[in-house]
Amino acid sequence: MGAQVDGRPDGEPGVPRADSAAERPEERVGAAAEPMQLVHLLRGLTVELDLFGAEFAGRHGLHPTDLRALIHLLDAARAGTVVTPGRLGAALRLNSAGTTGLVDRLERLGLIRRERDPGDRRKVRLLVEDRAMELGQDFFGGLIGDLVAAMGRFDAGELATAQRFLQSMTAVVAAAREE
Amino acid sequence: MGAQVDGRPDGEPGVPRADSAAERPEERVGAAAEPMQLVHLLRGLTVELDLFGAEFAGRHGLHPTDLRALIHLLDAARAGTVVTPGRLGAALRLNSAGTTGLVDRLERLGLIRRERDPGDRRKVRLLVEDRAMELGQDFFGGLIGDLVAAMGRFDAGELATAQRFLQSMTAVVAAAREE
DNA sequence: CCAACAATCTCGCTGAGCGAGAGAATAGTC
DNA sequence: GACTATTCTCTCGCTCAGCGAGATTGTTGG
Repeated sequence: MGAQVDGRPDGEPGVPRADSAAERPEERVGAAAEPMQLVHLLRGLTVELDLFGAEFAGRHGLHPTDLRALIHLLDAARAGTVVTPGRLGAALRLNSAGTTGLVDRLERLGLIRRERDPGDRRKVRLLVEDRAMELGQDFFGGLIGDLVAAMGRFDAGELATAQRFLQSMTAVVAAAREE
Repeated sequence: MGAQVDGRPDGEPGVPRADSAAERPEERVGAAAEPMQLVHLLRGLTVELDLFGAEFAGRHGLHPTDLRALIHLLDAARAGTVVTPGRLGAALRLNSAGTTGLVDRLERLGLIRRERDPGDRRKVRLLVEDRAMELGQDFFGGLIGDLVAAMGRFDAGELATAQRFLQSMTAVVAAAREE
């Protein structure tokens, strides 16, 4: 689904193409990576990943928000950081009422457990249950295996380039969100 | 999902990683980009793009679904294909009731217009208003400009590699959704 | 001890999206 | 031609995620 992103007549970003070489498709056969094509590819990829997540969530009786929360919780668990409802809500851009609802839901599903923080008893720690780990494994496991396998068809230099590219794009999007 | 750019969502359950060595500006030579790092980069990028979209939507009184619908409609408009409520709903995975609600909303916002299909009078054509184009431009315009500018720091060969990489990853995710 | 602040939760509400099904138009069959 | 099946959209009633406002409980600094 979806390929084009801008509502314009023809793939013109709102900016003069600063890019020189990549613009002449006729030269360099096979290496004609149009910037706009790449933009659309990026978007297409995120759409696919989004849909993948949404479908997984639906299959397991979760809402998209629940899945995002699960991801956040698993990340934090691996990093060894403590997650409280406040932090979780901030990460997902929910207000406190919505966050309480979310946490209730996850607890009811047996994915997490609430535990009062002994140090500051206003706080609540969200502890991930094994069941959540398994769910995360189900979700990512297969896909990650496939992704990594597909990466095997690129050599080290190419992967390094891809990495730099993705880092660069991520930074741009993150920066754009700041304003 | 590491809402905050800092918070490095790191790692997947049960997958080993060996970070450190992952630092390498110039490619070639042994140092391979860690596949897992790339997986996380991909995920991080989609998270950023998602948040970017959600924040834009909120700022304009739209719901995430509305924005997705808008993108789909603009894509179709550019491609010259006709969009009906049925097609739109299928693309966004909404049932017919939800789709009607969505279309009502978009119409109320002045972004689209309903028009009976003269050929098959059961169908309704969704026509994009100029206002929607402008909104799309607002949304993507700046970001696309920034992305393209950032791509200017890569040479043609690198962009070609990035393109192949993204195509490959997209194919994997799309395939995973099939099962 | 008493404000001021912080973290979470409760209450009431709005509205997106669902299931079921009602119309309305078309396509196929006798 | 009527008769049934199918397709497309919309209506109705409902559930529940998430919001705003504020209550509750815990902490901290004067």
